[in-house]
Amino acid sequence: MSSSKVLPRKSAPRESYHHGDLQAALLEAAVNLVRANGPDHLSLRAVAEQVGVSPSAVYHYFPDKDSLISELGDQLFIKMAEMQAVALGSIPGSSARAARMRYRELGRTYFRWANSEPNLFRLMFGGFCKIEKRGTHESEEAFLMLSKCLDDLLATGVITATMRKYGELISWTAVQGASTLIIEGILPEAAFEELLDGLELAMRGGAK
Amino acid sequence: MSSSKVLPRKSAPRESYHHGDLQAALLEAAVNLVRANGPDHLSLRAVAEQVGVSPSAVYHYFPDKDSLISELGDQLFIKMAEMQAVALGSIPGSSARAARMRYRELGRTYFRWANSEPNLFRLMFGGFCKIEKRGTHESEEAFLMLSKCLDDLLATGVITATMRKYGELISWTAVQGASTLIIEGILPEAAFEELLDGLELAMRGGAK
DNA sequence: CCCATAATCTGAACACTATTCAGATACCGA
DNA sequence: TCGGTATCTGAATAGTGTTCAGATTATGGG
Repeated sequence: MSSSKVLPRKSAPRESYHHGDLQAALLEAAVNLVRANGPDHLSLRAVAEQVGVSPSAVYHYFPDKDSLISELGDQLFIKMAEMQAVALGSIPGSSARAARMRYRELGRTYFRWANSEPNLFRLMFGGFCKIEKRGTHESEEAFLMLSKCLDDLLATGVITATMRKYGELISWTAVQGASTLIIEGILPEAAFEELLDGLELAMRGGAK
Repeated sequence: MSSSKVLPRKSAPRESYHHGDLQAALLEAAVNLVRANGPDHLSLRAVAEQVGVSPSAVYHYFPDKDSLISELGDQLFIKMAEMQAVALGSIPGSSARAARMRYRELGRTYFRWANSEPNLFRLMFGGFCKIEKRGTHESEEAFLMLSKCLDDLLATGVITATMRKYGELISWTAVQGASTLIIEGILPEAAFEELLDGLELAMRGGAK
């Protein structure tokens, strides 16, 4: 089953024998197929056909299918970190209010990504890509943004020093878990904003 | 690649033509294969061969491969809920100390399951099983255990009424997220106990 | 400019997969 | 004992990942 939506071929049969930038084209086709059909149900042949190239051509750029998927995962981690950075940049200012908005928006960006592209989120965190260098690197970048955000909250007196210590850990894991539980249909979508309320309250030491 | 460990055949070629309880045998074989090779990389034929039966026999019990996987997911949710119940039952008493131990043990059971069987955890929460009736039912059961646990914490004065309101949401999502992030190698294993410390602190309103 | 060399891609093949279905087999009730 | 039925097999179809010899095209040195 799995409905296996068929995407229209990307472009007419190319004119030149060589493709130009086949690696990038393959990754882009792959991300579209994963988006539509899920990280399982990805077919190498379908990727090749999308690009208009023979299946074996893929093996000049990736040793095997799992490597393509893994590389795709790395790209997604980078894109996600970029979105986080953009979200932070869109809320300047050093007031307590601005710091709180940044905190919430950071979480929302994480969740919005998961919720709008569940299959890509599953690819990232479903054991498909072996995170060894790049993945962890981008994760550390995201971690640092969150740290800075929490520093601001501490500086403006929104959260307590005691809770600051656990800020990254609790925030990150909760947002990650909520994203999973919501896209898998176990928690309702509305649970996310409620979670943000609870997190903020927890961070400020339970005071109103 | 994917190493695709081959498990030894479960039993010698059976004596009787009919199998007895093929459905259960198939699910058991499948869970072992998923455990070893991951939810993707599961082969129907391998499942059938493990049981010593023809590939087509599977289709008398499951309409297709995805249905088998989905059914498997349901079973895992049940087993997980059972483990939670056992964990709770192993710590009786109505003291604050007992209530705190139950809270932590509930989280540890969740994480221990994920960490000891990452591929089964991925199957449960990686979009492989369409959770429609049973899955959500078992999730609600787990939710109720957590609720009771939090009620005890509130009754014994360990946590504040304000935070009690967000207890299930924060605890569940954080434990879920930590499990994912740790088994995917993004957070170190030690992060889990630290998270429990942070959660307890958060629940009690940030007081030491 | 031309040619050799290297990079790139194809075609066909192999072993494997899910899925279907006509038919063989074994059980069970009458 | 017999007929019917649930159960399982065998073979076939279509699609998969992967390999490799060879065809095609780009590139740099004469």
